[in-house]
Amino acid sequence: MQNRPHALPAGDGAQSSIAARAVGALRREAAGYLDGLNPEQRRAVETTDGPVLVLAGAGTGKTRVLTTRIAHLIATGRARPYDILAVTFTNKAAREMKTRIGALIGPAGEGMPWLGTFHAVGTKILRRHAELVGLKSDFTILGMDDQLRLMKQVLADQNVDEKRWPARALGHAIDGWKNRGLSPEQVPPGEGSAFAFGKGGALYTAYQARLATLNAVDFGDLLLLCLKLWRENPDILENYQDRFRYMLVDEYQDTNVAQYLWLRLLAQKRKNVACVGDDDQSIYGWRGAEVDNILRFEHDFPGAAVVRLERNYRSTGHILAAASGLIARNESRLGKTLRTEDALGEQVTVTGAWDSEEEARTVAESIESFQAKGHPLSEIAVLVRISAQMREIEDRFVQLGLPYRVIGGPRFYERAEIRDALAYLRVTANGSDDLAFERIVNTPKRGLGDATLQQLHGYARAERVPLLLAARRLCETDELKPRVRSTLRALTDSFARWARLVESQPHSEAAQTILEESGYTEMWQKDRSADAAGRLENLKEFVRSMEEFPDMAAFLEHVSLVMEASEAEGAERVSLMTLHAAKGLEFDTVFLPGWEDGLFPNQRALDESGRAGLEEERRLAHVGLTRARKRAKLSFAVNRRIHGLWSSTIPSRFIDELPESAVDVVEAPAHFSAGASRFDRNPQPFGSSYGTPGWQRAQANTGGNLGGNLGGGGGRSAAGRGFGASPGGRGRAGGPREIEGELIAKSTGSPSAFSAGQRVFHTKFGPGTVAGVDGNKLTVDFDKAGRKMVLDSFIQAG
DNA sequence: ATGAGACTCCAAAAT
DNA sequence: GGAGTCTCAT
Repeated sequence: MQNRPHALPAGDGAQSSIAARAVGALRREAAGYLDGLNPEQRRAVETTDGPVLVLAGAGTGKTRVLTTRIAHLIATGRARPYDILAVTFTNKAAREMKTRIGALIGPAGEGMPWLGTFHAVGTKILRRHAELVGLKSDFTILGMDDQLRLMKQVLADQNVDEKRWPARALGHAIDGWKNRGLSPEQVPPGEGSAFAFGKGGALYTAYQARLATLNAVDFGDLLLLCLKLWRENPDILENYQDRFRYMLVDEYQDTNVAQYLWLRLLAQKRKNVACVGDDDQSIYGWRGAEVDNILRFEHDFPGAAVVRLERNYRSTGHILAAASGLIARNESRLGKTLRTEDALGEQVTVTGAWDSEEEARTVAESIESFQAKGHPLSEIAVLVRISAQMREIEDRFVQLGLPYRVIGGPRFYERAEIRDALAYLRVTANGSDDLAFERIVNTPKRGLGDATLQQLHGYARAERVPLLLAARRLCETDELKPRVRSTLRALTDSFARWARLVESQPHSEAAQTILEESGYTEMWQKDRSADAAGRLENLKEFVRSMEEFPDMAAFLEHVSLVMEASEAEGAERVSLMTLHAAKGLEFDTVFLPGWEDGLFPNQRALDESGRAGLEEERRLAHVGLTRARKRAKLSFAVNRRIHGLWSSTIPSRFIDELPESAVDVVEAPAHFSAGASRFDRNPQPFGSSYGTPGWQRAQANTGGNLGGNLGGGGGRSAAGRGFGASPGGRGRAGGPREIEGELIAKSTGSPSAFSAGQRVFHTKFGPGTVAGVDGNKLTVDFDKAGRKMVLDSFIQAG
């Protein structure tokens, strides 16, 4: 079975000597890129045939191995670019691989048609064989929002109380099944009936039926339908098995069962599959990822070569020691020991704060002092466990005028204005896209409300036609009120006109026209709310980005799979993101706030998955620490707002799991005015939380006593700061934060373009009036947010 | 049909 | 603290 035709062109006797020499030269030159690899990396690259598992610890050159391996396969003539299947999880990773391969072997690496995310590759395959799985090749890929709306409809159809069984939960269940590669018939009966009094399975079936009538798929289907296609059509499967002579998988520890099955089907025949991953960085279990996939690799692919990459090129000794010591507590792991030849560097610092506001302040201020010492902001990141932690930190950044960017926030295509714009284009391109139609019939408001929509639905269902067509036909009858009829007719006529427009005009111009004629752009222009300006910007960017695609169809395809915010790169900004979003990134200095039990490790992870959950949280901590090249700064607060209420917290158990020698317990810098405002909202005395062995050591180091000074306040005593003080014991002091902001924030001295009394607009706080000017720092009375101190660069004239 | 204001339940992570 | 929903008045 293992015949490998023409592995090396140079060995082909029929070739002329000139060609042979040229190939030889190519190989000699190409082989140069092997030089910089360490022995393990080299083995990972050169073990080309048969199954290979590369266990690549954090910072050990994983991407380098992957790209070099591809270059190697091509340069040695084992494969041509289109013979190689390389799958990643994110578009970013795919893009990076493409560029790096290009850099290695030049234009030869271009056009690797099968390098992409699982979903992109799946889509490509499905488009070719759509009929075989009951679709038309122009099927639409639904985003989360469409999916949710579909679920709601299904729930309503089946008379399920949406209060008790929310659409989200159904979505979760169905996603879960799809992640495990289960079609509706394959769902274990017990599980299927767990949802909505036994209706779970039926709902899944109904949902799939709805998708089918809409000629649509969701993300899960992109993989699931490939499985179906291959299982039912062995000839097609074999075709792909032959086509993909070599396969590479990035982040193998994140594959779910469906992806595993997908890969196994493809790899079955040739078994040239190289999986690269790190079991210690598996942090997507909740999304269906199976660490087992990587733990079981050698079992699944007997005779697999296993290569461990343990030499870390990123972090200093102390950071690596901290991360290694922590992860060593996990039981389910293959086991690697990262080592570095770097200096020990700075110890990992641990700092306690009285509450989350103080923690945020400390983080922001120490970033500011790093900046003052000449550290570029782009080399500083703040990594949080949950996105709800971001708000307080952002507030602080805004007040200090520290430029920051949030990474992995709401994706560009998930924003309302982009989804609306897309919906217009989707209906224009495909009049049977009911979900898109529904989304925008009454956006902007046209007076086509629920009642009208019900009517449309009724007709559409009875006549089995799409909503747009139903609308058109209903306008011919007198079933509609005159007013409704004329608006509806105007809308359907517009869509007909726009469809012609797309044919006759460059698609981005057509899109621009559609957004204007529909009144959509105008809707935001009229909107006086804080974020309208930003939304118009996004729309502009949206239209602009279309130019990069040959036609509307190509654009819509791209957009349904990827579409990320295109932010100006390289700007001098602090990065703020969740730990999950941080995977794959690195920074000189990394702040890790919120190391408190319950938050991190997250209580829900513990409740739902027990020890496995704890281990995943620990891996997350390990990921966080290993993002840092030179400095890692942990912190925790003993009081934190959760759901708007203050509660006491205790330091994360992970803190005590760090090796003592790698850690330095640091006091938070002293403050003048800590802001009395926080005490009056603190209903819980400290005594309500349990003591932790974890904290005692750190506390001893700060010279505090049990339950007493938690080291956050520097100069102030615990008692003086209201430890155990009764709620509301102190009056609310008006605006100490602003005073503080003034003390801390530096003015550049350059004169501001704004003057007192002027109306201005802030992207976060909305409209306001300038109360005072100090260089480039303004004091502004915001209409909604009150008086704040902000940098004028965040402000526009209003 | 629409908008304002009250009310509920919530936030874990994302292709 | 905030998004989404609900209710009521216009």
